[in-house]
Amino acid sequence: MASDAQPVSAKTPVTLREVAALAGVSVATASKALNGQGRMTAETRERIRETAQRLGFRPNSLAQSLLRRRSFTVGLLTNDTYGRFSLPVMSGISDALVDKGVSVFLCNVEDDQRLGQLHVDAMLDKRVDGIIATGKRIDRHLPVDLSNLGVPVIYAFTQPDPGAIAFVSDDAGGARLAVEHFCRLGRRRIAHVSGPASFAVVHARAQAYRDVLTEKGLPVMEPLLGSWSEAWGHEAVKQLFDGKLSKSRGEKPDAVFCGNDQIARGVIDALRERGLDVPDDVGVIGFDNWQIVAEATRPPLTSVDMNLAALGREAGLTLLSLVGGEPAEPGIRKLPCRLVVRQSCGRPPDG
Amino acid sequence: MASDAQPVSAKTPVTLREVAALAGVSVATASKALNGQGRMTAETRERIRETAQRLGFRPNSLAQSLLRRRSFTVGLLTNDTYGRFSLPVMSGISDALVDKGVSVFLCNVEDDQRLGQLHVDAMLDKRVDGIIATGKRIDRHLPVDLSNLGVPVIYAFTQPDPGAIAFVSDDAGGARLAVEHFCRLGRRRIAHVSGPASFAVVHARAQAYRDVLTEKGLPVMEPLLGSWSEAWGHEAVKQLFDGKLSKSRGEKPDAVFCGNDQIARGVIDALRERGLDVPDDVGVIGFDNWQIVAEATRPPLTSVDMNLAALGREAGLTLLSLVGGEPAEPGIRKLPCRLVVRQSCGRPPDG
DNA sequence: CTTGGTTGGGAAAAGGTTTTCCCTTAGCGT
DNA sequence: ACGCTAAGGGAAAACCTTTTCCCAACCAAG
Repeated sequence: MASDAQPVSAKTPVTLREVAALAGVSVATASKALNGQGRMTAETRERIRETAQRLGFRPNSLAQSLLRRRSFTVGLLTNDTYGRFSLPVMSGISDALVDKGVSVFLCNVEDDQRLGQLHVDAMLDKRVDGIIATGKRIDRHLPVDLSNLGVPVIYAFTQPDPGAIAFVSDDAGGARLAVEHFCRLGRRRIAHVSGPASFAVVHARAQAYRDVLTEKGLPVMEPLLGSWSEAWGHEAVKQLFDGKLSKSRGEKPDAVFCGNDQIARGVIDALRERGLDVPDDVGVIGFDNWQIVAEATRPPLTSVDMNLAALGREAGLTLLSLVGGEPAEPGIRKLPCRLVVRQSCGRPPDG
Repeated sequence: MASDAQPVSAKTPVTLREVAALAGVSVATASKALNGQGRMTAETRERIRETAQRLGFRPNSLAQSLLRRRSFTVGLLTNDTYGRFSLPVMSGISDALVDKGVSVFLCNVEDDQRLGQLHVDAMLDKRVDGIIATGKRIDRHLPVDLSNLGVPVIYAFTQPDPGAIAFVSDDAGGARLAVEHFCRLGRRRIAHVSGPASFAVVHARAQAYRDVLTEKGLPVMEPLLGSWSEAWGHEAVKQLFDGKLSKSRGEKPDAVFCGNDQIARGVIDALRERGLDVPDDVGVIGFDNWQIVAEATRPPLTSVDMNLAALGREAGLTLLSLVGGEPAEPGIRKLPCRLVVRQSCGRPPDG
């Protein structure tokens, strides 16, 4: 009498019709019994439930979707093959949705128009309830037009169409976090080394950097823009500590706020090579909190985390509410970053 | 007469019934016209086609799936949140399948039983045609039981159930590639620094390392096992070049084959710090070909690439043939690695 | 003029579930 | 005994497409 026995894994799925037949009722009654609808004796309901359980009945989602015009499926478009940024976003989305019974189609479109159209068509054919677009850059479009597809669209960490809903990280806020942290620790000459000027985030972060220093009455050094690489971190240290930049002012930086963790890694290595101690002589903060890099630097790197998984969760939940018919304001929502403190900044002067 | 006009993007998808009505035929005829089935005048067929085109008709996949008992959908299970290994596999799978009209459900199960079951149930309910399991380690199971689910299952880069079909990288072959490359370049004292002994691949690669050296009649140094980190790379260099290990033999290594790129990075940095030139004094080869690391080392790192995207493609195509009813031998298929040559090994002695 | 074949197209079932509406029966009051 | 209500359950339509089978009309041959 193993009522909790594993239902035998059917080679061919068992249908409601079979359950109904075995329980001696019609499919209509069976359906109502299992969904808690309709009126029937508690006894009948229980018998049907038990039969379904015993047979391992699971309703065919396709049939349900067809009827309800709702597939409990969303499409996730990304062009980030490498996935450093979109993967956390994606797993945040997936986690938020799986609990609601919603599955996610993974659509990697690279930067290929044809591939993008292919995926969008496939998703639409499969009647996804909505689409989330994500990418590797906040300021670049995916190679597809998602406007007026007939399903709700949410943008996460990628450039939205005008009038759409988008979630992005608050880069300016993140930069403030970093610079203010330096200020609290008593650093006075804070430099900023970042990526290429072609990235919107570079300007957002640089402006926040300037703003904070101005507010605090500290000297603003012109941000050094280069590439997102370690090599540029090395080079930037050379410019900061050799060049006329510092000569003319007579003082060297005691802190460097870097545009990403790779630059920070290069900066830290370059500083050590010239005999400067991190954090005693110079504090360093990175951006992205790319764990594997941040923890491999010596000392481990304090870095700004964009909370991408949380961003993905928000995006997923918002899409769901849109699918549910609830209205939502179009616009760009900036989600706060957080500072992950490790050992590259030192402690406050006194403690 | 814009015959190539964009079909107006319908808020509510247009059905075959509407196409048929507008073309003045029955749905049966309309269906046959669009699918190239049945008999009718070329004129009728064309009229229907044109009507469908004009209305932007796209068949409802859910209805098709219900009828055909085939959803053109597969589930992709992974426990690799960070995605360094599974992301290439995943995008290989996705690329291989999108051209066949098959979409992929992304299911991130972490190492959580409950989450795994949730995803598997959802996939089964949605009548996936098959499942691909992938992970971050070849020698670890996902936290779910995929045996006898009623749909074909393929394992890619994760530990398979017995009797299943699996694709994994040929780690031994990859290691041979690296060591033989060193031999060809005239290196004589080749060391091996790898990860923890708890990883199966560590042993596979170490054994291949020993085999090649034995074949060539070169001295075999006992592999140094540690962690997968840069720090361990540093430490290993200390052991190799300071310890009694080398003292007792009187000679230092002129090549180091590393178990992954992070170790290699640590080794290269440590060598440079002790004034040894890479590649002139010591050649270094890594494993994984993690581009962002391999290209950030100075000099850029030669590394073994596991061809994970290709592995994903193979897995996807094999799953499809299984779904199509073609038989396939159970067992583990090892796919070859390839050596990506950069500058950390130098050139052959003479050219 | 009948027979047989061909051609163009339609009716209906199938796939699995949900939901609306209806029917039967029992219980109750008078 | 009659009428009414409520309870328990079923029939059928709906979702959308594909496919099998069938019908009507037309033509040619006998």
